[in-house]
Amino acid sequence: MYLRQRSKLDEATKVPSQPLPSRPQHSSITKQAEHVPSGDDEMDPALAIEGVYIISVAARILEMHPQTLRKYERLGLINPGRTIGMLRLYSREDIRKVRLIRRLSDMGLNLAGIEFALGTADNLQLLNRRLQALADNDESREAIESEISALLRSLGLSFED
Amino acid sequence: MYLRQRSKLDEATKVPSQPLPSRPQHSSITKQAEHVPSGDDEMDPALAIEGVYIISVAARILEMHPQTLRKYERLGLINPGRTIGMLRLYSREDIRKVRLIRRLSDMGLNLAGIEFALGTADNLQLLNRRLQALADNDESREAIESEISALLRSLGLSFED
DNA sequence: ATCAAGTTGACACGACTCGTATCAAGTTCT
DNA sequence: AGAACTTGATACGAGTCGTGTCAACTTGAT
Repeated sequence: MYLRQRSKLDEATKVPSQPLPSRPQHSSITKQAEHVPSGDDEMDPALAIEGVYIISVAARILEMHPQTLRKYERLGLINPGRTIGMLRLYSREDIRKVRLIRRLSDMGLNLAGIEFALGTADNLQLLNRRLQALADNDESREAIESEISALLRSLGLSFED
Repeated sequence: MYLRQRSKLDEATKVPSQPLPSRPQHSSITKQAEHVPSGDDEMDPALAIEGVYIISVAARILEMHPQTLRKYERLGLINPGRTIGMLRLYSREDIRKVRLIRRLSDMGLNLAGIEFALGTADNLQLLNRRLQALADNDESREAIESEISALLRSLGLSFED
């Protein structure tokens, strides 16, 4: 359970170069349903409303260790909400972000590099929005815009799945 | 000598950048050995003419271990030229790039992350050039342009010292 | 109120990374 | 010739990161 050993990078492999063949995404999207608890999973339905999951559920969905998620939060990589009882609540956005983090991790980046990359993605997206805001709807604008999009995509950094 | 311990990451880096696309080749530098230090010069400093240095000299300039430089090359982070005798020749460009690498390393990025960031810097610079090429000299263009520059600067990713 | 399930933070372990050091053996420059 | 370089292999200490476990607390149902 929870085993997720980082593939070795070894100084011979051309690591972070190519997007690399994304490994088989755990297709078993555990009841992604917005309504988590059902059947034998009936524990605390109150905490799983509206696509928001407590850490144990999020960990199961992501197939990651809960401690790993807590560590990511402590390092500031993610920032899930809380219940009145201080229980972490992972939104779908949070889940997506963790998947992004994992992808970068699989590329060999350490957490410092991931924080770096995440910030870059944010900035690029902001730049893209700023460009759209200009609304000079020339073809030139579109050219740059698609350039940025391609850049984001090539990096596997877009938040969209 | 040569001591250079990595500072810890912890939540310290608040910088963003972006990755490299399909082409991970450390293309930028690759200064071919345009001038081989075939001995018509002084003795030892013969190899240091015109801002081109052999590894031992480069290592001394950078205050880094020669093995570290070789490792960086093996990983594809740098690509110094060679003499006809296969001796590495570090141009000023190379020196600058190594300094960049060290800066990123000091931020806590591992080598995979550094390769990632380097590729991002290249891409952003390319994007910037593309933008200039449009020559729509509106203020809008300049706005974006300075935006990108700021982005590069905020990342400490620009090659300029 | 009691109890099980789940949470919290803190600490520790194993595998991996990275800069450095050293070795042997071959090549190049002066 | 000899100094200085090249290569590749191996090793070590310190740091990183995912994971496992701990005691203490909260939550929800009995």
